Amino acid sequence: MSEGFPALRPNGYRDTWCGQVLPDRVDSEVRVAGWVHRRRDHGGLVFIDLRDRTGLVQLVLNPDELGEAFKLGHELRSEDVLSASGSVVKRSPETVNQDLPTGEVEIRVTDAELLSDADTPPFEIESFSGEVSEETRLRYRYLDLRRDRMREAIELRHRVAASMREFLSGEGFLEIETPVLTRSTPEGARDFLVPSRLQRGNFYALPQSPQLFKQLLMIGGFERYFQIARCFRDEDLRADRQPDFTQLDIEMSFVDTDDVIDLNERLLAHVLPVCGVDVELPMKRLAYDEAIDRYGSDKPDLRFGLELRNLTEVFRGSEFNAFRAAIEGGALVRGLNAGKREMSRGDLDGLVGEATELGAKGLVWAVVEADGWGSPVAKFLSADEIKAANEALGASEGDVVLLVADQPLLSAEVLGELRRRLGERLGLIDPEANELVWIVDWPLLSWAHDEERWDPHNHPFTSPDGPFDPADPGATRAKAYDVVWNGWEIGGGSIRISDPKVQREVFEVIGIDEQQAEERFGFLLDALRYGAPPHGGIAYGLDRIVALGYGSDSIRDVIAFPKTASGGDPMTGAPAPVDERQLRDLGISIRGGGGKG
RNA sequence: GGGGGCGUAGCUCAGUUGGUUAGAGCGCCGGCCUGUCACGCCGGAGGCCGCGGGUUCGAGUCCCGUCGCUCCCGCCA
Repeated sequence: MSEGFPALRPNGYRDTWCGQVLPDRVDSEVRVAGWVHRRRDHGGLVFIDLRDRTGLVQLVLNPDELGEAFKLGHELRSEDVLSASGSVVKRSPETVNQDLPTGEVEIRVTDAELLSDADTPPFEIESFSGEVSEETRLRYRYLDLRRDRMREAIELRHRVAASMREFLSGEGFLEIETPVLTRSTPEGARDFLVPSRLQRGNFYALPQSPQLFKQLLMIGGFERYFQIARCFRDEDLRADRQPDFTQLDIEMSFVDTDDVIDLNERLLAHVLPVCGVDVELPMKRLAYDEAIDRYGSDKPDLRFGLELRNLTEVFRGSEFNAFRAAIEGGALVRGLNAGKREMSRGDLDGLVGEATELGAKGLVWAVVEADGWGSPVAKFLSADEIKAANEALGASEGDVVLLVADQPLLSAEVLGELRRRLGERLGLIDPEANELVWIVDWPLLSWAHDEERWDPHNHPFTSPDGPFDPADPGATRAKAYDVVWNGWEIGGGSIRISDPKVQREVFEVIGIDEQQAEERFGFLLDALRYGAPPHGGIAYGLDRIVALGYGSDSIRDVIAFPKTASGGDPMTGAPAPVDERQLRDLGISIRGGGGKG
């Protein structure tokens, strides 16, 4: 671990990393510095585990060597900062610590200086009596970061980012920064706004992504751009969502879908081994429609089966009114075979509750028996239907099957979410497994039911695949692609529209009229007229990649200073009220008091 | 905005049917200890039971409200 660290320039604090005090240093004099990790005070002899970023080394403080200075040994406490020098000696065989890389040696201290006297920390840095609550960890994040688990996560994050830069630089990409104070970008999320003092009443928006700027960089002739970019979205948080987060943003010119995919497969094959994950090339590809039909998700976890089946034809015209009527109303009946499971009536009814919470009108469960189904609705179903359903689901006696009849997308998504949960609960996921897949052939537009209009499925600069037919917008596919890793969307991108005529058509269909388009994206439409190369790219969620690579459930574990679920930082107290005067300068007044007291 | 879980010592938690003085482990403080390494032994301190209100003779425990953390839905690629 410590071999990767450069030799230190000796100074008054130290000349050697703690982790480098290995047997090859025996008989040499060293000076080390770090934090008092643990103290074992034997009265006449004090042992200190001294910790720096490279690891631990044992110091031995002996009155025979130290004389008057020995009393420091009794006064040292956890997390005091210490500089100590002495000779490296081999430990006698019975005192070797096998658990420590430096455990064969120790430093006989001849001189020690307390550099900083630490208060008792609010929690033990490496605790053996339970996990410290995340709120406490975040309030004292600088202490939390001293823990192995956090330090390793941040180190991994660095190595992942470094390997991205290394690969892309080698492929001729330039890292170019784009503004953080900019104007609203149309990614669909709510913007963070920054009021302008110089132009009172106007606002900057923080970028949700560098989307427009990277397209302009292509028009600017850079051809290959990337950036590890901070992005901002003012939406509710999740374990995998923070209001500010980091993307690896990539864009390239004179390319089509397969060019971008090829480059990115090689990128992933270069980067993921840093996390101990090997990528098999070429990666799998799954069309969006197939992902929905088979997994009920546009980010399917392929580490386990439990695939969905379409049973609509089995139940068309069924005596079972709930199915027949639904099908007549355009619904699909989808099913999944959960296999032979020990599930109680309560478990099964619980699934019904989950399905309705997810928005389905209901869920039919059945346990396959020799002569039919054990199910609350069995009496409404014919033997032929049950037989055909069993066949379609590959179900045999003892299997638990789940069926949902609902609108095509909803029935898939509800069953897909149940599939995901069952995969987790039933332990069907090999924790060592990794499944990467491209999701391709996305719809260009999707129908927003509540607003009764077409919305871009991705963003409005995504290129249609083939001629765009304004008369049948729903049928048009997009040149878009997502990368999904173990059920997490880690990246997504598209070929962009480089023809201003097509761009205007798309704006029109999604209800952005000429004037609005001019107002919001006029600069892009202008730029497209001055010789825009065909271009496209992708953006990855760096936080998600590192979290997955590190085996964390939450991206907070791989961000040095993350926000809590309510968007606050318990350490700094952000967000916080501001001075009346700051508001006055900005011409802003707060209605109804505001603040949090 | 909605739903679930949690909130008791510095940390992690226990606390029975509402009943006397709220406990444990770790940490902390003091003492002893020259081969420990999650050191050991002896002693000790430490509590607004998140906050506010209510029910009750009596509330950590029940009820209402509120705040914080967390997971999920909505939202968000």
